[in-house]
Formats: sequence, structure tokens, C-alpha cells
Amino acid sequence: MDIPSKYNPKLTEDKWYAYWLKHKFFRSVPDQREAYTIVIPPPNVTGVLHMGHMLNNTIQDILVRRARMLGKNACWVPGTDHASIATEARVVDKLRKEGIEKSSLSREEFLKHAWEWKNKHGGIILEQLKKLGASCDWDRTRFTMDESLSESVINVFIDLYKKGKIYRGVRMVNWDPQAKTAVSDEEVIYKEVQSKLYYVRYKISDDSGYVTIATTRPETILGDTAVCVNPGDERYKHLKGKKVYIPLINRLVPVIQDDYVDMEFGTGCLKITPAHDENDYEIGIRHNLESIDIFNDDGTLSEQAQLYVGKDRFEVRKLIVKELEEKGHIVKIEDYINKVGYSERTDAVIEPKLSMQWFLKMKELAQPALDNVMNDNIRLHPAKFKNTYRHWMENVKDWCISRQLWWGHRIPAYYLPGSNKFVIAKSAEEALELAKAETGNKNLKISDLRQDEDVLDTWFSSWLWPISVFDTLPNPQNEDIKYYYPTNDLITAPEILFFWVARMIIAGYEYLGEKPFKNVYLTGIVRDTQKRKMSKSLGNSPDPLELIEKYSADGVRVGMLLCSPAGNDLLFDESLPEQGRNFANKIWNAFRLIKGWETDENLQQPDYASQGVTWFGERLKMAVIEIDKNFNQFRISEALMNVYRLFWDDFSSWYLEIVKPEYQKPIDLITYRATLEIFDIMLKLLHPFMPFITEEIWHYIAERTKGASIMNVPMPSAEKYDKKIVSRFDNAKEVIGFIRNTRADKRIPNKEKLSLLIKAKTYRNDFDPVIIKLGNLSELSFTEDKIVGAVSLIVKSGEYYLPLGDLVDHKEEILKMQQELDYTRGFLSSVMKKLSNERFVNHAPENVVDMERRKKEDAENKIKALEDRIKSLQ
RNA sequence: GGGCGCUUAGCUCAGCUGGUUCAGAGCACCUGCCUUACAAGCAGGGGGUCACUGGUUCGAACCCAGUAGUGCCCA
Repeated sequence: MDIPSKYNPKLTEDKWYAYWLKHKFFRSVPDQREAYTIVIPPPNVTGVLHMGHMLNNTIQDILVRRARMLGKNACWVPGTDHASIATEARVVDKLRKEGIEKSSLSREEFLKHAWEWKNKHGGIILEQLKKLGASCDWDRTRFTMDESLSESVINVFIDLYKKGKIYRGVRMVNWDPQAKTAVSDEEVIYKEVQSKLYYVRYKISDDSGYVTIATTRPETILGDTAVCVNPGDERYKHLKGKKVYIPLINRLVPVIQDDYVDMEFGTGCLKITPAHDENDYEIGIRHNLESIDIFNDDGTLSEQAQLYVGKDRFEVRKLIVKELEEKGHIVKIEDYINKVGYSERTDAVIEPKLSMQWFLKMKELAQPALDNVMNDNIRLHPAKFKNTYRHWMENVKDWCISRQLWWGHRIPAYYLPGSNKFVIAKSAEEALELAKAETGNKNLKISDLRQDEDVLDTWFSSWLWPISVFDTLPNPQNEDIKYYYPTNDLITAPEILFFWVARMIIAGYEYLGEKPFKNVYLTGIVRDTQKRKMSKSLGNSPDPLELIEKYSADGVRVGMLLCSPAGNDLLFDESLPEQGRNFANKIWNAFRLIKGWETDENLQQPDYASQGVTWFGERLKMAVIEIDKNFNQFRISEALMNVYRLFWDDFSSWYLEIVKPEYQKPIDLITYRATLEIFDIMLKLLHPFMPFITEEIWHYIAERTKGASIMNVPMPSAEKYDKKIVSRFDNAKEVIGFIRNTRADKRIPNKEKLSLLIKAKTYRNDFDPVIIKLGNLSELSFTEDKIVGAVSLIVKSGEYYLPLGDLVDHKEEILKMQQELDYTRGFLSSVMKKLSNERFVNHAPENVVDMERRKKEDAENKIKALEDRIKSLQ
């Protein structure tokens, strides 16, 4: 079989992905095996693959592929999320470019455009995931607005309403004037901005002077309904019970007193605008103040403002400051840095606004979700997120679930004619029946009812994701949900721990009485090397597909993982996928070496080779144990590092060098077969991380049956290994290192053979042939004599001498021995200190004390050997 | 202002129940090598007061308290 000298990832990756798909290896249907399930965090339909997806989906694929090889029935459910705000914004934008205003369209017409857009662009990201090697069961691909999933959302709304958990209310919401919708607290990003603090004076109604307030938002003066001071503030005692005039519009408002006011801030005198500030709103309720909403939905001023009607809020800020100045109301203006909320979706400045919204009561619903994370029924990895989670869940606020949009699940509330009363129903027909019953009016028609215009928050559908992807709510007893739920692991970013993860847990307990997943693995956030988040606007995010093109999917997967311990940010730069690519190259070349060997069945297996095979067998078992342990603790990057080092250091640098036949000489059959078997095992360990190259080589290694794949073979399982063999080999490594260092130091060419003398009381020669081969020795023999003209290595396993005649500088040798002696004496004295401490001997566990005794003995022996050696040199 | 975390090598991070010669890994760096699988490589090497101060303990990177710096969440 011919093996290309260069690995071509592009051809290989396309070929094997097509092969996997063709043979439906990713397909999962319930059977007798244990299930292993992951539901994908559904990416936005508007999205294209970014680095965060790469990391997140690489981890999922690794877990899924590993589970499959561990004999589980692995099911990874893919899908996308309809992303109300983002998608609607995208569609509105597209229409605008075509000269169509959303306002000129009916809801139905608009939705038609939106669906067209979704059908055309909505699947891109899933196609991109295939390039990464994602082994999702594509037949199960779901979309949050699929019929069954939509039905689930509506059913859940109705159910929660019936349970009294959903209510309508006026609340201060975060209004995005650009998207013209409320967004949740979590969707507001606060940024520090350089702004101004305006000091404005209000005239006191009894002509006794002025009070000066400080504000960053002078345009909201028009909505002021009070001025407030701290009751403990001596400066303003005289204002009690008085009234002041709002500048420009001369509205008379009271001066009130409230503890909320910070005497230190500004003038200690606060203007109150209940309609446009959260805190003012609460003060307004406490003091029964009127609430004047001066803004329209698009951020322009309304009729209520009286002035500047129809002008934008930021333009008004400039205009009103000018007018206030002209009319002598501005006392001073200071530079000021404050935090301003921006919409995560549109980047518009959020306007706190009172509006009628739908809410879900959270307190009771949240309780099981809190308890079951705190008691580890659901485990967060890393566990440090438990604290944050608890804090959030203990202080959970009601969830504003309505959005003033068209794209999404429309709220199933139908208003009765000429009234704010409504009925909640699955369909207009059912609503009509309910409305007839409610009103007693048998003549009502569907057209008399008016369905609520708003849609539900997108999270109100994604919180059902682990349930709804299995069509559970419309079909509660179906085989899939019984088999796959609860799912095993959820892989997501810490940013949406509350947004999404907590709510899924809530829904899981509310609707199935069971957790949605057992483990939540929180990945880091991918940043650039300057710790900036990757973003389109900064242009600091590489295109994942280009990275794959350049470094291969395997290389990028390895690169993503190499430096990403759970929950820590990943500082990404291209050296990481490069390292991954280099690793793939290393694997390829190691394989080429082995496949290039001629075999000769008449050859005896040399001792060094049989020892190498023995050692590596144990080393491999040890690695499997470590890898298992790391996976069980979700230390996935550690597990990769185990495999990486096993392959690169132990296998390539040690094992292959040991068994490698001389140039152009054949290898014996036993060693050859053992080596291929070892390679086969390592490919299995590597497969979850690097699916493509491992599949490619696995097919080269041996004839495989038609339709076979490495992804379906069993993963090596942990077995006990012989620690002694591993540690004896470590000794041999030390000796070889000594020989190599001496060569480098004395500039002795590798080709020149050396002889090694050993002085030891008890000596195990297990790896002598290995030492002879890798040290390029002519002989290895034992001696009891004094040795001069040699460099030495004195370690626990014995004394090793390389006789080099004139090349040896005795002074240097003595100095080296002396340094070693000093160090060992120091070490011994620290051991003695412990052993002579009665409290240590009495308190410390037996094995710890034993260990110290052994250390003492070893150190004493070594000291004696070093002293002898020095003496013999003098 | 309240809550939660973090601080270990130049960088990014491990370090599990406090106990091996425990101070580690990868990358970066330095030296020597185009040695016959691989220069996308090989063989070596240097580099840390485990933020600081105190305490508990026979024993502390690890537990406790305080201080400083830093990050996140909430207000």
C-alpha cells in the first residue's frame, strides 16, 4: 500500500465525513445500550460559525465520540434557535435595502419574508459544523419554531397561565428604541461612557430661591414629577412641604424626602422621573407620584413632553441644554463618567420605560432548580459556578417574557372586544369558545377577538430545548424521551448560565419532574491575546473556516482545546491550531516510518525490542487510567495533553527509537505486529480529539471490513499496570540522558561507540539492551574497581561510568560530585529533621514516615557513593 | 455600595484528601544539530520568595484571618 509522504487533510476530511454520513454512523435510535445524550446549544439562525462555536462544539464532539467508543448509544441532537430580535432586525434591514418598510407590511406578509430568509440562510451554521467533524445525528435537526416545538411553547405558556404563574403588568423594562421591544436585564450591556453632569436650578414656588439638582439626562426634566432630598440632609430642611417649578414647562411639583437620596452625590438634591428611571419609579410608588411618559417607542419625544415633540432624545438633550442655558437654569456642567446600558442586539442606548408586559413568576419555579444544583444532582464544571448560580437563583426576579416583535411564538392571548380582558387559548377557535363563555355572548365571532401582538422571548422556547427536541410535550410517552432524557452533558458558555441553563433546569423539573442533564460543562470565552472578546466590530476574530483550511479540522480542534481548561478564558492565537497541525503531522510521519519497514519473518526479536514493547504496554495502560480520570472530571484539555505527550514523547521519541531497525534493515515480525497494535490503540485514544487523521491511518494500518470505522470500535479500557516496569524504564531513561549529555558536553559524535561501566550492589538489567542501543554503547559491564578517567552518574539505581580517558577533567568531575554531595546532604538533613521530630513520627501516617525512612536510606547510600567517588579522584 | 472568584515560570494554566526529590505542563526563550519518519523536526538547557502579612499544624502553594492587586455578577 502506498502512503503519501505528505498528509493531505483537506481530501481526507471531506472523504471521511462523507463516509460517516453515508453509513449513518451518527444516527441514534433507542436500543438496549446505555444512552449518552447531548443537545446542542442551538446557535442563532442568523449566526455564522465563530470561535466560541468552534470551542464549544469541539468539546461536544469529543465527548460524543468518546461515549460512542465506550459502547454507549451516543446521540447528539443538533438544531437552531429562531432568535427573535436578531432575526427580525436582519429581515427588517434586508427589506429596507429593498425599499420596503416593515410598517408597510402586514404581520403575515412580514413573516413570509422572515421564513424565506430563514430557509435560505438559517442552516449555514450547521453546515459549517460539519467541516469541524461534528458527529451530530442530523436526522434529528430541530428548529425552535418547528411545529412540534412551537406547540410545546404555547402549551407551556397556557399551562403556566393556568397555574397562575403568568401575569400581565406594568413594569419598568429595558426598552430598545431601535428594535422597539423590551429586552431582558441580561441583554443589556453596561458600558462606561464619558458624559456630562448638568446642574440645573429649579425655582421654588414661594419665591424663596432655587434648588439645584444634578442630572446626566436633562431631557427627562420634562417628565419630572418631584424633587427629592434626603430627610437627614440639614441643607434642605427648609424645603419640606414646598413646591418647585420644572424649568421651561413650569409644572409645579412637590419636594419630597426619601432615604434613597445619596447626600454626597451631586447637590444631594434629586429630580424624580418615575416613568424613566427604575429607582425613580419605586420612589414614585412610595410617594404616590404621577408618572409622565415623555418618550415614544422609537425614542422620540411624545406629546406628553410638551416641548420638542417628535425629536430624538439625544438631539433633545443638546437642544434643551442650550435652552436651559439661555434661560439661566444651568448652574454648571461637569465631565462625568457613568455607565450606560446598551442593547446587546442593536447596540442602541436602552431607555427605561414603563410598559405593559407579560411576566412569569419565578420564585417557586426556581426552587427545585436551585436545590438540585446545590446538592449536586446536577453538577457544574467547574464547581465554582455554583456560588454564582445560587446567588442568582436566590434573588431571582420575575421573567419578562414578552417581546414587541413579530418573528417568534405569538402570545396566545385573545382580548375581548373593547376590553383589556383576555382569554388564553391554543387557537382562535378555542379562544372564541372561551370568550363566549366568559362574556355570555353567543354571537361573538373570531374576528371580534384581537390576539396579543407580542411574541415570547426566545429563551421561552429554548428553555424547553432538551425536552422539546424529543417532541415530548405533544407526545409525552414517546420512546425517545424515555430513552434519552435526562441528557448527560450540556456544554455551554458561562455567560448564559442564568439566561438559559438555569431556565432549562427549571423547565425540566416543572415538566418532567427530572433534571434535563447531569453535567454542565462551562467553557471559557474565546478572546484574543490581548484578552479582548472576539468580535466582528474589532475584527479580531479569525474566520474558523479559513483556520480549518489552513490547519485542518483536526489541527484546529486540538488547538482550541490545548489551552482551554474549563471555565477559563481561552486566549486564542494562531500558534494553537498550528501546534495542532504539527501534531497531526507528527502522527502521520510516525505512521509512515512504521509502514516503511520491511519485515523478515526469520528474524529473532531483539531483546531491546521486546523490552520496549513490554515497557510501552505498561505505559499505555497508565495513560488510559490518566485519560479516564481526566475525562471523568471534565478535564478535557488535560486528557488531550495526556494523549499528546504519550504519542509525542513516549511513543515517538522513546518507543520508536528503541524498536527502530537499523537503516534499510528489516524488522522482525513480532515487533512489527506489536508496534502496529500499539499504534492502533493510540489511534483510538486520539480519535475523539482528531477524528479525521485517525480514521485515515486506521484504514491504512490493516485491512478493514467494508463499512468499518474507528469511530465504532471500543475504546481501550483501564487496566492495572506494573509500576515497577515504568519506574525501571525511567531509570534507564536517566542513564541514556546521562550518556547523551556527556556526548554533547564532550563533543563526542553520536556514531562513536562508548562503553559504560556500572557499579551497583543490586542491579536489575531489564533495560540494558535499550541503554546499549539508545546510548550507542559497545558494551555495558560491571565493575567493583576504582574508576579514574571517567565521567559518572550516581543515582539510586547505581553508579554509572563512562571511561573517556583524557577527555575527562578531574577537577570538573570532582566539582560536579561535590555539588551533588552538598545537595544530597542538605536533603538528608531535612529528612533527618522530620524523623528526629517525635511529634512527626507519632502524628504522621505510617506510610509518610516510612517514605521518609526510605528517603533517608537512599540519601545515605548516595552520600557514601559520592564520597567514595570523590576520594578516588583525589 | 453588596456578592462571588482569581493572584503559581516571559505567556496560558495544572497542582486532587495538607505528606515522595513538590514546585509541574504546554507554548515562548537559549544552545547544539539539515542524524536516514518528521527543521511543521531532533537532542539538550535556563527560568518561580507559589501576591503580601500573620495564624493553625509535626508538616502549608493547598486550611484560617487580614492586606494589596485584579476580574465577574448585582445595585
